[in-house]
Amino acid sequence: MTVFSLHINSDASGPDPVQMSDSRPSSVIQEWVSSYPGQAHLTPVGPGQSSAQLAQMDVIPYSQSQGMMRGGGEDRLAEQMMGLSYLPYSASCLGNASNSVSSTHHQSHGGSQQDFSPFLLPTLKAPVTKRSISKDSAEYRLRRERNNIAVRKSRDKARRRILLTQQRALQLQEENQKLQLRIGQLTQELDTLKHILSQRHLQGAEDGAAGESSI
Amino acid sequence: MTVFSLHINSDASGPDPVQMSDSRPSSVIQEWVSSYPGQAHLTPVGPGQSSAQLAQMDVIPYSQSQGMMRGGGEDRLAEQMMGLSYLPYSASCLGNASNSVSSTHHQSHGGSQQDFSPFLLPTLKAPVTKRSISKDSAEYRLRRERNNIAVRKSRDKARRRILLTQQRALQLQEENQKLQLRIGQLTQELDTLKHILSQRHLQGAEDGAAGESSI
DNA sequence: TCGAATTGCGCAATCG
DNA sequence: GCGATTGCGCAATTCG
Repeated sequence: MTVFSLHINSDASGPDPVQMSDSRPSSVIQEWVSSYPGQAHLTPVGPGQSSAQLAQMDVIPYSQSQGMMRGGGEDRLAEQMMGLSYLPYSASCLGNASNSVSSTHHQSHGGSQQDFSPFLLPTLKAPVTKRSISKDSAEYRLRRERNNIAVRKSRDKARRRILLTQQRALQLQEENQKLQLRIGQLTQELDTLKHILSQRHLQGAEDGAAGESSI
Repeated sequence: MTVFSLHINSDASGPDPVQMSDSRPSSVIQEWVSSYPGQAHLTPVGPGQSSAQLAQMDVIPYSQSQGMMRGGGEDRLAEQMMGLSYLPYSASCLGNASNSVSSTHHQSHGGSQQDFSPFLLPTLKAPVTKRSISKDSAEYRLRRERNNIAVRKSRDKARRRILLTQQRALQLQEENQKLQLRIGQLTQELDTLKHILSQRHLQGAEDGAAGESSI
């Protein structure tokens, strides 16, 4: 046997100013966009200056934003929804379907998840009994190996995607700073011109008044 | 052998543009910043309008941006550096240390990684031999369970972090659009004023010339 | 229906 | 020593 003591420990545990002119296609974003096979929009901002490509998509995969789950985790849905995922499993709702794989389990170091499978769930125990696939069969190994490769590939992709998103965020942030600065400059310039113009206007009014009085 | 068919589907489709015109403290970013324990800079943009908090950090964890690796993966470093990670392992460099755990491996559905462990690596075989920890020992299970909880917690955290980064990128993107628009407006207004001013200037020059000639 | 792609999970090695 | 990370393989599911 084995003892399971479930603990519930919840310890808390540059460059220069601006000067604009920079309006390239934004290398990082290019990659970022291409990293999303789903959709991909490189909508030109409009007539004026182009800039951070508006890629209207994100927060896509992850199976509808963390909705259901499938593998081992059984019914922690409610928890997932909330903020307290982790924490020991209920220790009672471990489906552990173990699709009737005959298996001579000649494993050596790999996992050995939980275990108590022969017990629990007297109901719907071996309802499906998918083709009992021997874990020794060459086919099984072939499938496993292929899946392992796919998994590595998928995770690699995910990592790159995450990295790109981070870089993109950083880039957008920088661009934002520049734009803010630019706005500041324009605003100031505008204020100056408005002031000048108001002065001229007053001047013109005085001149006009003088002219009228001289008639 | 296994065949790798890499698909490159890049269809498109996208939501609608944007509109709005706000410039709040950016709720998402607030969270995003707090999700990075490392540093956290909420540098106020300056005198003018505040906006996207400049959080100078990102692309941090992930062990120095995918540097070394530790667990099972042996020496696929070169590959990691390049773009072709996945692909079947050399099938020969599988350390499979299997820390001399006695274990009666009473697993049932859990993993059973690879297997061929007794073979390979005649060198540095049992150099360390850490305290042979029985996989049955209560202590072992205790450690495992605690680690499992930590793992779930950590992954949950990572997921939230990723989500926040995505939302942050999206938000920055929207803000960028608005700023671009604002710049367009200011620029146009400025052009108008400049034009008016140049007209006045000409007018003034003519008046001046007329005045002189009348003397 | 099948194979690749995702994703949650537990394990083990490390890191901090 | 202990929790936090992270790569890995497994199995269940989803996707195309």
